[in-house]
Amino acid sequence: MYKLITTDGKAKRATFSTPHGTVETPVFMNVGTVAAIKGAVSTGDLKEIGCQIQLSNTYHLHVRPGDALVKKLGGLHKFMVWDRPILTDSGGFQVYSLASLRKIKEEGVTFNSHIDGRKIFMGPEESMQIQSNLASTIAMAFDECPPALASEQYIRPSVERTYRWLVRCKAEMERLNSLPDTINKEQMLFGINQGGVIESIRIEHAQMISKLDLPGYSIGGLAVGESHEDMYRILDAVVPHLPKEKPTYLMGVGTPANILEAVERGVDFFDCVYPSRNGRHGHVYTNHGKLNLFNAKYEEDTHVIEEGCGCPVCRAGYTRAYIRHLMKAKEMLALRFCVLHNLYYYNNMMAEIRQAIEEHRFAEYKKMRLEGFNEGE
RNA sequence: GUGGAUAUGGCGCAGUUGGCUAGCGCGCCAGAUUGUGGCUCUGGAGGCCGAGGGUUCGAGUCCCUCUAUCCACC
Repeated sequence: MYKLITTDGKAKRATFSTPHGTVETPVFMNVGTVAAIKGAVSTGDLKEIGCQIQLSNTYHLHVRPGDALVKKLGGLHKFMVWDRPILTDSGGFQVYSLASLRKIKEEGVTFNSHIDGRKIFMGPEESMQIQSNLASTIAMAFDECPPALASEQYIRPSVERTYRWLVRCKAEMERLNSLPDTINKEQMLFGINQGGVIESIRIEHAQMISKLDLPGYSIGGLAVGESHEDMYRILDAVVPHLPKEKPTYLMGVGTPANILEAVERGVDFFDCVYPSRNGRHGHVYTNHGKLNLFNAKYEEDTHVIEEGCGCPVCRAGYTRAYIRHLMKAKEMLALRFCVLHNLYYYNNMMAEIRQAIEEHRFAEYKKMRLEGFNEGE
């Protein structure tokens, strides 16, 4: 259940309670696509750095190790030793990201597995069945995420189909939740708004899906190549048309600046590969911009990534020079350090955002943060 | 000491019967990355082609001398 604590402008401070515990929002969900946070980060590490909820992926887990196996082993929570909420993405994004390997029809999508090339069919029912087997806390609707540059002629029928798929997802989930051998009989379904960067389609679709009375709604199809201006314009347009008494989740976003802008527009949930992927590439976040630890200028830099940072890496005193060396030497430890720091950075920023909203000084906080990012180092 | 082979950016190599600003991989220096393939992509810097002489309109490519390294045999 979503419970609003307070607002500051359009920014919302709330809690979202689930069978796996309560999430304080706005929140960043750490991305663990294959039931693993890439970079040798354990679920124990996640707790240490303040992660409240994490995300895994339907398509990827279906391909390997297989959702039937995960179910047999007691579900995702037991499998990866994580007792807090898990949100599973539906596989809809893979309709977009694995575009070269798939074919879309009304019934669903046929993929060629990126692992071994074998043919996989996934439609709304299959996606719900897989997510039910995984027994995640929140299941995402199976949607199509059209490319940013798609034309209105492409987007309109795509969005209409995504709506029909959502209706099918809801019916299938209700059926699955009532089966005796379902692990998580309280699994929740979040709907996904689409419509590219066309405001009228976005709003119309938001109004339609809102009527389905789902426990949460997300905004998909952004941060797929459009400009930041387009992203913020669509958020301005569509967030007011999603239920205020439900959480709003902006999928796949984004940079710290993106998140601040979206929180200001009323978004509660975020996820993004940036902190982990950038960490793996030696890019680390600070309050004064992003650092690329591969850069030669850090060769003799004996500072920690950021003075005063509470992450395990900075607290232990590992220097930029040392982490740069580990990066250059392709040591796993380097990835781990950078990913841990970045995940802490994101989760910590969300905690600061929540506090700022509670104290009704979010605008001031956001301004301070954005100015810091622009300073660089 | 004798015979053979090789010398091209930091390293490993391509360079066609001599032909226009000498390429490639790795490394190096930067940049991209938004519901994740630790991948990938995009730029950039860096070479008097071992040294000296010769043939030629023109030599990294051919000839001579020297030097260095490697391999065989003494």
